[in-house]
Amino acid sequence: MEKTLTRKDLIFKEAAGLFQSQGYVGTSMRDLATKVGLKPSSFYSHIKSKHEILETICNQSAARFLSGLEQIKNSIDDPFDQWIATVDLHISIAFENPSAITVFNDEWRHLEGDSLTYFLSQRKIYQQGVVGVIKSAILSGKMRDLDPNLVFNTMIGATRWLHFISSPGKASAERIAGQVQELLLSGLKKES
Amino acid sequence: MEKTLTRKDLIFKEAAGLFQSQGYVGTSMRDLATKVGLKPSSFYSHIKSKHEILETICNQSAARFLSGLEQIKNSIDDPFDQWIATVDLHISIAFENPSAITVFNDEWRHLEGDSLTYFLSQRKIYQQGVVGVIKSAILSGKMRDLDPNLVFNTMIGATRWLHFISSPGKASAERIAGQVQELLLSGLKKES
DNA sequence: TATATTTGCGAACGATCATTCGTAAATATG
DNA sequence: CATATTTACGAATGATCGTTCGCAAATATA
Repeated sequence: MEKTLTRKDLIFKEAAGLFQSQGYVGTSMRDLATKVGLKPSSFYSHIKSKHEILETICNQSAARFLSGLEQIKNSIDDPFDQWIATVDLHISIAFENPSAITVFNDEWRHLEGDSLTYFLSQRKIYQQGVVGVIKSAILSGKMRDLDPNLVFNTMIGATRWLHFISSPGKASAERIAGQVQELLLSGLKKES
Repeated sequence: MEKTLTRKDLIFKEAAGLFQSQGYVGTSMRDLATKVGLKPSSFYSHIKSKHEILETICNQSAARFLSGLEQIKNSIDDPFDQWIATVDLHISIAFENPSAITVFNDEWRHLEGDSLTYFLSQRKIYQQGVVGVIKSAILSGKMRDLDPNLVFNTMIGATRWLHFISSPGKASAERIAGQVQELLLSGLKKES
């Protein structure tokens, strides 16, 4: 048994926060050192490079989305309900892990070589998974017949600003989640 | 009469493209010099600093949104139709000026001091303007009663991925625009 | 043509970047 | 307690950053 948060994990956590507010390139190892309470040179007993930090955070985020989707597929049968749960997944990840969301959305572009290739493959797998859910929901007759990739991207974008909300109370978070779901499901037009 | 594109404008244009793909911090003056066909030191006959480039691009984008909104308010009476036109505004800006969109959405965070203050004030004015449209549309009874700022942010996000589409044909762009509008207006649920 | 202004460039500046290395303190292991 | 391993640090390295400066070429002005 160890401390639940190893120093390595602390580095990743603080880095995610800094990458969110300043961007990967805009965050220096000195910034991170100050945040963690170490000198810059001390990092290299724990990690290999700055790139490794970005890589780890990106992969953790990708895994979070993929495992969430797997769980949805395993526990819910109706494809339209799977879709609703997927939107909820994005909303709750945005609230529970805001900095990782930003890195997952934006900062992965600074990955290079194999890290980039792997991340993009994971991302593609995830998108194809969600698109599969959307296609099934359309076939089931419960979802409007729109381009599945367009639906995917629009949903991603529509839930993408939530992580800006600093720390919503639980009630507030649920109210927001409910309204976003309603907007995506029923649209803005009254009495359609 | 001069050339329609001054060297200064060319610098801003190429910079916007680089800022989009590499980020502001990730783009060096040497990168930009290569793109424009100058040596790094030659920039400073035309511009004051790298910051000035970002500032100019951000302000141009803000002005583009604000003037678009003004025109909508002046030419359309019904608030719900104003809302639809606003969404169209975002979609068409995303297609017509993709790199400026990214800078407007993401890179403004690297502004500093007065530039940042001014940009945020312009952005706030714009948001308040659109929120006003939304409130009126709700009052008119044609729009569902959701939190106006939530509607604003969700729309911003939902149209935020469009600039990734490299160069859609006009037909394709209109098809995409139509589907995004339909999704936002009528939602995903069939027979609501 | 003579002169003034704009534009471009090579070289260099100080600052900051991620990272390495030798070494010392701290900690774990026997 | 003695030894081995992990962790932290100060100093330095080479690279790259935005920017400045003096000077030449190009261009506009007269």
